[in-house]
Amino acid sequence: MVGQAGGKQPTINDVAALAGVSKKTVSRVINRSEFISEKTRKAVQGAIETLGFVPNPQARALAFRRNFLIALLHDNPNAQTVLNFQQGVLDAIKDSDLALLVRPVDRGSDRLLDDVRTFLEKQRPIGAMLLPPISENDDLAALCETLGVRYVRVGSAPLDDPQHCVSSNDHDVVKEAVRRLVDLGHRRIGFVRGPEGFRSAAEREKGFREALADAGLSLAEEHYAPGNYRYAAGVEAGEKLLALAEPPTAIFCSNDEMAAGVMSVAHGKGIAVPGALSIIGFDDSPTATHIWPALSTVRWPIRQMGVRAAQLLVPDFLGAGAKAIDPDPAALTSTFVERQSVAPPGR
Amino acid sequence: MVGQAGGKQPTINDVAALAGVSKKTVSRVINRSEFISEKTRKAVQGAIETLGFVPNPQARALAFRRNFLIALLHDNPNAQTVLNFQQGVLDAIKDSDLALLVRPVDRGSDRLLDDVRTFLEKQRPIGAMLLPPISENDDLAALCETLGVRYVRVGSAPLDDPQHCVSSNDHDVVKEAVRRLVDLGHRRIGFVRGPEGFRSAAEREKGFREALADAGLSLAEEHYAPGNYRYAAGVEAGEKLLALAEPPTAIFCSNDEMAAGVMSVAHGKGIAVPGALSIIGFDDSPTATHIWPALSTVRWPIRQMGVRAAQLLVPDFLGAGAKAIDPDPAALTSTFVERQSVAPPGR
DNA sequence: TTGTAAGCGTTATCAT
DNA sequence: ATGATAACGCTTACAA
Repeated sequence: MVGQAGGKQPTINDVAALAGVSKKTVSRVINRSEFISEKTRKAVQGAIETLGFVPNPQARALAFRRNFLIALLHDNPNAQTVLNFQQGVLDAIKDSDLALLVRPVDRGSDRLLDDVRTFLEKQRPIGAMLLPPISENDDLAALCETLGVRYVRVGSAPLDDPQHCVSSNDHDVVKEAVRRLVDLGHRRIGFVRGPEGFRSAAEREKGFREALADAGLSLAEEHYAPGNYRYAAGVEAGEKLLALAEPPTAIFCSNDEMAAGVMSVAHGKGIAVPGALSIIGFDDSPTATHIWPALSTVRWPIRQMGVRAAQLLVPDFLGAGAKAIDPDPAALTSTFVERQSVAPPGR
Repeated sequence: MVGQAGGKQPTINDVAALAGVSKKTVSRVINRSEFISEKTRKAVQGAIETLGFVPNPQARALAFRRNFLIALLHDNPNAQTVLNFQQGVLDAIKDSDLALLVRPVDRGSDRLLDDVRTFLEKQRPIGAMLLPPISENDDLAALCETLGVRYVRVGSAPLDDPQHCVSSNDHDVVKEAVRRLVDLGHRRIGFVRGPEGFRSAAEREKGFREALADAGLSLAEEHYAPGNYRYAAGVEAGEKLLALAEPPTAIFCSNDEMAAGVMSVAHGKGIAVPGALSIIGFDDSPTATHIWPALSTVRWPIRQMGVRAAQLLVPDFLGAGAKAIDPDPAALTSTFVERQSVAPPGR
């Protein structure tokens, strides 16, 4: 309440003096100890409020040997994803004493593990969140375990025990999206893959192939294009697939950025979208709605996943409000979003 | 070097014992005190290395009354901008002991100041970086000053003393971009504005109007559209401007997202871009290259600005490497990037 | 140039 | 249920 501009912040000693108790008792109130009488708790609470006392996190960190921080470790090509996830985490920890430390890492570096180790040993966060693709690195998870840092891994499929993992259902939802193409009458459906070594890329491909198989179709070799989640790869894929004598009438791209690349090629060649070519992406990134025609895609509930990750990581630190957010598991499900880039074939 | 998995980390006492000096001497070495003989420094350094000693940041924070953190405060609608800036900051602090704390705030909240105050008092970062639009809030800067937290403000124009400010030259570069349209022969040039109350929006409008004035033109009332940096505003603006009896032959949009909206409307109406309509955006966001045709825009050196912000904020904490990055002021200049969305009028 | 003693603001231990 | 005292690991002030 007070917080004099220049003046000193009140300390636990001030509170103890005012409440007429020992500092340890104040500490107990702060840390919600059970062994304390309701009466003294009230007295201490009162003193805390009149003084406007806020426990010093640095001192607590020293005594606890742990900082009240959550670390977000990522090496993510998609800024929007990282920031949306951040936002979800922040939604969840808003009313807690936690803060968010961001740490981009280089998954290509051979010192990745050492870097992360040093970082965690120094900062000593309560826990760490691992975003894909580094979430797929088992050594990283083991390292957290070793260092006594809680962790949660975010992925396109279950990567770990349920309590260490927030995962989306990429496989199922891609299947649904492709089934929609089949239902519209498409038979020649192209596929643009994500990068090798990414679990998400593998999951999406699996869903794609299963949808085709379910419809009695299969992916023609010539309708397959490799990719790396970048726009340029989409352009390359588009140039390959749309130059065929019998080009696909629909193309599923493993993310929106590559879908935008394919769409550019279509525009350039005068191929009408969706009249002559349907396109589906994945991510529901800003790009999906910014391009024309608007892209059908898969919406990945990344912000909700951030909330869930925080709930999993630090349930004991969150306020009641944060615990209540998103009790619905359906909110964590990816969904297919149909927009103007999809239509029946050969219209 | 050591870092036994379960074992204790070595402390300053261990180093002192091994080196045969007092802990204060070790402290002096850590903190690069001048008053120390080369001989003992070497000895201490040796002990530090053989033990693999890393000073405990929590303890230092307590003693220093300051955390070795930089806070990034933002309320930014553009994820890419925030993340690119983050990246720049991280480039700069990579070899230092600093870490980056991210704090989104709500500029609409009437508790903004209190929230930030609480945050800064708790976390006690060395310094804070304010991204636009909250960087334009003088009270926030004053608050940092009061709390003894260094600060740097990032903006579209100088917002503060040079040592507290990293700014881009929005005004000049917009002028250049619009001049390019004039040079191509455009006379009816539309303008889509950014949100009221944003300095960047004002700067861009100023540059736009000056470019027209320099060419002896002026902005017709009907060629002006308000906006808010969102796609939907671009759509609205496009629908207004392109429905005119004499529509503009070129439209300058105050950011890429709105430019994408205008472009969608053009596509929908069958207006060829750039054949019948040239469009320019601002930001060089991913959207600029993902849409078709690729958008001419202004590239804002946001990552470099992150580096510069860090250099300004904590020069005394950066390694030699970080200080050397980007000595070229030209690297901090926004530039006009011409892509396919611009051509002579009425082709 | 180096060392000693006293914090920094909190929690842990072990009494009572 | 509460309190005295010693950590936690480092820095500052003041001596030497």
